[in-house]
Amino acid sequence: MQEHEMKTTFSRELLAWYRRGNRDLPWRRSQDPYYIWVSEIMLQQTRVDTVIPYFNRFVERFPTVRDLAEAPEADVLKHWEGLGYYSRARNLQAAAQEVAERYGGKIPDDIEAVRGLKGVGPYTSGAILSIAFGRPEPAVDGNVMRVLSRYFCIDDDIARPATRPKMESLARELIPEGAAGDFNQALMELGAMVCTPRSPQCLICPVTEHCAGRLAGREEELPVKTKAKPPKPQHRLAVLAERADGRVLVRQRPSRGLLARLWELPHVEAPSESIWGSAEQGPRWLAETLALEGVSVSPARHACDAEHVFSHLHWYVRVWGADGAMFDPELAPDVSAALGPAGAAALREAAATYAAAAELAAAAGSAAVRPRAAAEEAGMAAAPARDAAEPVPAHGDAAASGVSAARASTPAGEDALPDGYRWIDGAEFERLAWPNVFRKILADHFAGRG
DNA sequence: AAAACGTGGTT
DNA sequence: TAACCAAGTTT
Repeated sequence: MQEHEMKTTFSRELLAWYRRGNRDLPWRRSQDPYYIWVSEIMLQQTRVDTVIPYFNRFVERFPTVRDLAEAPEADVLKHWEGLGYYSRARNLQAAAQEVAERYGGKIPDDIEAVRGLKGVGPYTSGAILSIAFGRPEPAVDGNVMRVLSRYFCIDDDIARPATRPKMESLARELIPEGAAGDFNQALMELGAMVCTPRSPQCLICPVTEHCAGRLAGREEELPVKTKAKPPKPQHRLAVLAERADGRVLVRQRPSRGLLARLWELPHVEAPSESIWGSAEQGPRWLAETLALEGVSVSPARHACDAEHVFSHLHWYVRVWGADGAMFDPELAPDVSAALGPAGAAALREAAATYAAAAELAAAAGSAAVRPRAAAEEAGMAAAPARDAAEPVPAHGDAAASGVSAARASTPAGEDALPDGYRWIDGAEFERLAWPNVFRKILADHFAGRG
């Protein structure tokens, strides 16, 4: 069979299969480009079944581009809570604002303009253009690369970025005249329902007859894909500080990086697993490190442990209970102001180095763990780098500038807290957006208190 | 090119 | 059970 015939046969049979019957999905009931767009962003690295309820809630609350553009960011994040990859939500809203301002609230029928929107890459632009506007653009995702690898028996490693352009060229050639949207969805539908990663259902596959991978007996070993690195373990110490009135001390994460702008319990990374696990050194490290941010707490009792796996990190979280907490600028001299975000990064580095010494000291039964000393050493050596990706003391915009106005002007006490910190009750807990790991811990806490 | 970036389902 | 993986994008 000629190559050209192989391709046209594949496209014709796959499209016919899709049109004979496909899944009834919420975003397939509309032709509104905005709905297509929202669904495609949610579907990035996320299963259809997970997305459906989020999509329905989201478009009910934000029915148009303008509704999304004008909404408070916290509201958008709350509707994304639990879906993961939260930069998608913030990029989507930023892009909605751009569409509202530059394109009069209408998603442009223009590949360059769509591709230029935040959060829209080669896959998503192709999906929007083909599904919403019928443009003959490829939409190559993991499903498509798997299907094409098998059908055309392609050995290229689909984990390599260089493979994508090749797949896009091939996918572009396959698009049947006037049927780009359906064909692209057919390719993905086949990958999701039939040509699955493991145990592909070749017996019910509409294009099994000329599938080169199957004919070569290689359907199980294709596509070639290098394995991802396992998540890096991190040991973290959190404090569950509770006031007499039942409110709990929480804080908002920085604007960038992991779980940006979500809420969490105050916590720090332990410099070593053994310090993390030590009933003496763990709470001490926690208290002294939080003191660098001006938060004075006394972790008194082991509350619970939690484990959470991200794509690239494996968190082991030990939660310590405490009674109340104070903001004490004297406790946190100007260490954080003087160090700034760069110092925060340096502090982490110093802490890691310091850990080795601390381990030896602990083994020798002497010397306490002292983050303050590590911080001051770091401060001496710290170069004025611009941003600290992950917080130790870098919280909120004031902290990002290196000096906290609140820290400088607010008197010490229970009502005054560093930027980004807040005392919340069960009702406020429900209104804020949390990453899963802390949502579970706090849900248990507030449920347990009745 | 490679790492960062979440969560839940499947085998 | 521990990998593996999902309608990827950004840096």
